[in-house]
Amino acid sequence: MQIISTGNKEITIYDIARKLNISPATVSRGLNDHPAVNKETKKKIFSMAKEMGYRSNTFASNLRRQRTNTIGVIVPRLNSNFMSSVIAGMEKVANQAGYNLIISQSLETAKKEATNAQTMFNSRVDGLLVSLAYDTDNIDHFKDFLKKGIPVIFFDRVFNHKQCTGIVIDNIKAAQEVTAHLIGQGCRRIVHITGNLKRNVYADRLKGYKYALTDHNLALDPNLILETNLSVEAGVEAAEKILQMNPLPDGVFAANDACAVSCLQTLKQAGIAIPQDIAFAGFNNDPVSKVVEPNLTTVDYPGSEMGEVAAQNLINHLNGTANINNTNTIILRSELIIRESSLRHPEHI
Amino acid sequence: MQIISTGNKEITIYDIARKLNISPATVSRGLNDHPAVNKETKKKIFSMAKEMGYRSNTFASNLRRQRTNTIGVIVPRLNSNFMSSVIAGMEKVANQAGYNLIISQSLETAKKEATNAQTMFNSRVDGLLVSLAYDTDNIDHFKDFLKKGIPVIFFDRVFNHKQCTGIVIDNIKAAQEVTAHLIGQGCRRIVHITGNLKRNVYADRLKGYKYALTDHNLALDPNLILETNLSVEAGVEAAEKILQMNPLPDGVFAANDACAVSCLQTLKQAGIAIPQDIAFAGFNNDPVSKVVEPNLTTVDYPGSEMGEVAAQNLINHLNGTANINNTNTIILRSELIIRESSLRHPEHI
DNA sequence: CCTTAAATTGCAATCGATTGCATAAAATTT
DNA sequence: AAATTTTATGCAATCGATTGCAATTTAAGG
Repeated sequence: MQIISTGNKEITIYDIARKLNISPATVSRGLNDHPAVNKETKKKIFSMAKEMGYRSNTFASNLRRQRTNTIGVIVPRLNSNFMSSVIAGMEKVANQAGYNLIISQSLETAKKEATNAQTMFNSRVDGLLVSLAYDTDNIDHFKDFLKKGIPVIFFDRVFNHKQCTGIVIDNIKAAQEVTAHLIGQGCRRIVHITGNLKRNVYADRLKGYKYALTDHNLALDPNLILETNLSVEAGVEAAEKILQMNPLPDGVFAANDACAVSCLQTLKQAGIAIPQDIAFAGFNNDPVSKVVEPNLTTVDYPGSEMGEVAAQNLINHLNGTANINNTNTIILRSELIIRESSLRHPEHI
Repeated sequence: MQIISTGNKEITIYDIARKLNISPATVSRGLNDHPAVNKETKKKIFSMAKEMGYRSNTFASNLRRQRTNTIGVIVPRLNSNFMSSVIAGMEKVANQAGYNLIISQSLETAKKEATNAQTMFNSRVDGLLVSLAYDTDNIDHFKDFLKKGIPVIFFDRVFNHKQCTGIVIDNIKAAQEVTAHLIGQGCRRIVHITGNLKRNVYADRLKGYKYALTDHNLALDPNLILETNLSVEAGVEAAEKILQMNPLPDGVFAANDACAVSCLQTLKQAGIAIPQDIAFAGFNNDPVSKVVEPNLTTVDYPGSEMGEVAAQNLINHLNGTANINNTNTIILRSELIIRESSLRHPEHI
């Protein structure tokens, strides 16, 4: 009969080796499923490890291997349905592959993004997954990574750089569809509320908006394009500007839902009928889009999948299974979701 | 003139020691601001470290020190304003103290919570910050931590355990205030939509509801208490049940905003006037509470502060500055926010 | 039965920082 | 000036896993 101590001492491969009368080297190789270890020996090692409650010491391993099995994630904010799905997707893939995630928020500022990047660099993450802050206008703060060959993958809010892969949806096409839909509902003067045009997502959505106008032979009126920070407050301000317009526009397409909703509500309070006077569309399929009255037409895109793809590509690269340097951009599907805020002719759905 | 290599080799304390002609031991102590190192020597060490682009190797340090400077965080979901504020607060404190955060979502299931806890255990986090999943009914999955003396601090959704500190708001009092407010608005038959009563937050809010009834000499009608999972769908179902009630209730107090909002909207669609027929209140001050019409009365509570307090207490404990085993519960303030959904007599605010 | 190849296992150095103990140097006290 | 403190620094072991190379054992081939 064997008594296994439940004391505080951690079990190491040396302990296992001693019990089994073999060398620590073999134990190490056995636990890592090295081909040069006899199958029987492996079995013994595994069962003894289990019996003794062994857990690998990541630090010793990291120190020796010179890698951390840790992935850094920097996002603008966590407080959206989209972002939490992204993280969930990353977590799923990372956990399966034995990686940990270190997550931080830039709170939409380039400065904190840089600080966070530095922290992650010092923590020696094996790779970085980044969605850029609102006002980031260069990626110098990732130079340290690139110089060292540490992979940086952008998702959603990407930066075009030959050394960095980006994972996105086709924002141009999605915005083009939204705008075309509004036009199909009879809109002719459509306001577009956009964000910082440094960010691909907003620049592309603006492009899509313009292309759709062109497609339908509508003239582009620069006064109808409002560049804002897309906050709730910005939506209110946009509404005030819209109310000053003469003639009033007959459609609004905002680059995110939060802003669309506050704008919509402000206009509604001012007596504008939605969608009869002004039809509305947003972007992101945020939960509020289903609460506002009328419910908001929007674009849904796959957060969880985006997270999974980003993490999987990074991990494959780290494991040498695939090389992301060959991949510049990965595009995921998105979907237009039509709701009452844009439906002037319900029979035409 | 000195040429500093920008090559790929990491600088170690040995490199610094060699350049300065002192021992690595002194460099190590110098970098850690050890009192036994001469001030001048320290200066030299720091400036040389900077010049050479030294960054400490956490793994070597962790391996030797037997701690990770990493804190594990397990939350039900990240996708709420509240939770992302909590995380931001934790991050702020942790970064300042040189700790990293490993964050994971239980997605409201006890099973994933247990898996995550195991992963964190294997990653040897120095401590754990946890807000419990919806259906967790014991904390056996944290036993490993407690056995080893690794501190576990709960926040918001806590578990009463002598070895674990909890950080909460006074849910009883807050719910009591909400209910009293509804009563003050003339409500006499108030439905309370609650969640899993295993969770302190919901059990306490129910208590507060009951106490307020008692305070105002109102009888408790068990039929008015609906135990749900507080999801959006649950709100719709609750509304359907409410519509079956005879007589109709004249108030609804839901234990979270998401559920309150969907219930409110469903009732509204059924022709019920809010707040005239039924006054409404929720909990959490989620952004949707400001979007729904009428705006929802709710309880605001300080996410960022809760995160900061949780992290600070954990870190103080780890650093030996304070011992959380002496502290059982920390209570933060919360605030009733009155909006139109419960205001029958606007002049009485 | 001997030689060669293949399959296993072990030796020992290594990753980089930390720290108890010893030592050396400087300051202070008798 | 000698003895005692105080202040700084170094030595060397340690944390636990990994891995190139060597050694041993076993299997295969002649």
